[in-house]
Amino acid sequence: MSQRDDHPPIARAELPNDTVALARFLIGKLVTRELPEGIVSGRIVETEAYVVGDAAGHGFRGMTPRNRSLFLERGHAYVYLAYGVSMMLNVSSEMQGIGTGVLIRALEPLEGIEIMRQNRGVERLRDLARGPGRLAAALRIDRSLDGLDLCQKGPLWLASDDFEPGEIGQGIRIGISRDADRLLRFYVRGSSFVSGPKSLQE
DNA sequence: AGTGCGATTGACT
DNA sequence: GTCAATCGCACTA
Repeated sequence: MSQRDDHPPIARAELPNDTVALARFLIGKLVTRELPEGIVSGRIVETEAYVVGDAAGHGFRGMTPRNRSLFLERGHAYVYLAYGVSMMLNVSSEMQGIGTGVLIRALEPLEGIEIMRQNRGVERLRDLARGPGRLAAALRIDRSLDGLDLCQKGPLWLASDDFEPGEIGQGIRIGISRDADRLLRFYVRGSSFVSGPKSLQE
């Protein structure tokens, strides 16, 4: 059994309150999914912050039926369907009532890789969770997990890890049009598991 | 009640 | 490199 098999959840008190700080903090942490077939986990290598007053954020125009989880206290899941095709996993941020969060954009697969391959229908390790929609598919994440507390063990949670990420890159967010110039995307510099064009990986 | 549009992906030239 | 698929939902009326 490896050290990782404990999958200790990250206590809410450990999560930075500030959205940008949380987006940085989550780089290198683990996302752990419990499925009937077994545990699936990966290391977060790419995140994006959607902050207060951010026109690109789903909480910008207030609470709606879709985005209500975004207004939960930090550390809860906000899951939604993008483009009618891809599920997106976010971690809610700030205190209750503030509609901000962090999009988890890519994972380096660690455990349950065969389960991920089954879920994704592709073989290549690099493509299993590179991109937010692929990540959600690999972990079989859907709206049923929306609102879940990610700070305790369950079907899905955030776990700490001894891993120390190398240099963390920062740049513009991918795929948005409003507030597109803000440097709110964070990633492990040089990691082949980061999404987006190569020019945005260095 | 109707409409336009995405925090993407995969297929294709 | 370009582009269509696909659908829930926010917005307008």
